[in-house]
Amino acid sequence: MGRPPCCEKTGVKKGPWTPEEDIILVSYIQEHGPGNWRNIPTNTGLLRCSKSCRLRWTNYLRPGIKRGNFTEHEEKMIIHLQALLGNRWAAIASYLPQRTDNDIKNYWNTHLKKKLNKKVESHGNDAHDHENNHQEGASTSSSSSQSRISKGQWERRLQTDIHTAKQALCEALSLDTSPNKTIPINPEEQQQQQQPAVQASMTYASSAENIAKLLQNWMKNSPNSTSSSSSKITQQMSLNNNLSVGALSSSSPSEGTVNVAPAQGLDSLFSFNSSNNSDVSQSVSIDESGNLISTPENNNAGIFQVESKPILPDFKPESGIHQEESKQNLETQVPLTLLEKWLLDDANAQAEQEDQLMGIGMGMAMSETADLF
DNA sequence: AACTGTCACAACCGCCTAACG
DNA sequence: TCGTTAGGCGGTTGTGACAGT
Repeated sequence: MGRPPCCEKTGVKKGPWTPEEDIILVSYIQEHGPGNWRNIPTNTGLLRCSKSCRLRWTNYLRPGIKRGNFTEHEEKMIIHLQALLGNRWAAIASYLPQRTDNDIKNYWNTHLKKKLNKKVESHGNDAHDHENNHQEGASTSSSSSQSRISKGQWERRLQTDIHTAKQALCEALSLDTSPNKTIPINPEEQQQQQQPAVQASMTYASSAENIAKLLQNWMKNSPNSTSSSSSKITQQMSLNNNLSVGALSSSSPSEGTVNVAPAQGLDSLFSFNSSNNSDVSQSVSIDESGNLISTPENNNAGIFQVESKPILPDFKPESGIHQEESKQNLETQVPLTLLEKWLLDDANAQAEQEDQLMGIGMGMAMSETADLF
């Protein structure tokens, strides 16, 4: 007998989340903070499994998430980190604070794995070995080669592997090669360096942005259902004091309302006012390509307004993924932190050895992936 | 226009682990 | 110490969008 399911299977809704559900979930979490996932379905009336709520929040709704369009920088980091850590997506995601493990995992499976395979095949190498290496992580890449080489060779190889791993990690962690920049000791510090203090005040706005994107896509996809759903949203939001929704109607655009007609939908303006900590408010508009243009402004005349209440529980981005992944981070961060310190100490000496090491370590999948990209 | 194959990604499933009584 | 369970993680599936025929 397996473990009992996390929730009753009967009466639990499955499939894609609707904007209404998203808003209900976000407003609840805004009030109570993330956690206690089991209580969320009963307290909110959502017909969703607690797991589903947690997943929806961590992967799509929480603040600070960047979606789509992986940069070359991020690609490299993922490749390097995957080679080092294997398929430990949560650990990898902790080094890409704006990305979720699910997102990285999907991107790896759909893009990077194929890309690597193609490169490997074009290099005429044994694709099977590489597949195994990438499936099972860096530890396997060493052990698989161990079986084919003598002990003396293995010792040399091990040294090479260590140095190459260091090189790869160093590269992965310092892709922003600003000379004055030091490698942050942990992902949170890294994030703080990357994102200045203003972000704290933008956290809920950021979450609202995510909803806005979802809403926008949803409206584009199902214009017929928009008006009824919008009224539902308004009803739901008016029930909840934490989020106040302004006009959500199809009246004059000049009055700052959401245009629900398909032809006008792309001109829709969403404005989010985050009133906690600062007066920073953010106007989010969608251009004709469907991209969100985000500009700070004080204009409250508008639109689809999501106003957070002054006291926000635990809503910093780092309290999202990093807090939730604290266990994972403790597990992975400690050795990586040591590695990072090690790298810092050894950075200068390593630079002199790089050429030599990279030459020796060509047999490794990791160094090959580094070469390939 | 209709059909088929492929791709991308959101969501689910099941296992594992830590916390708690 | 043991049993239970919430939360977390990685693997897998389902499905809509798109391209090719």
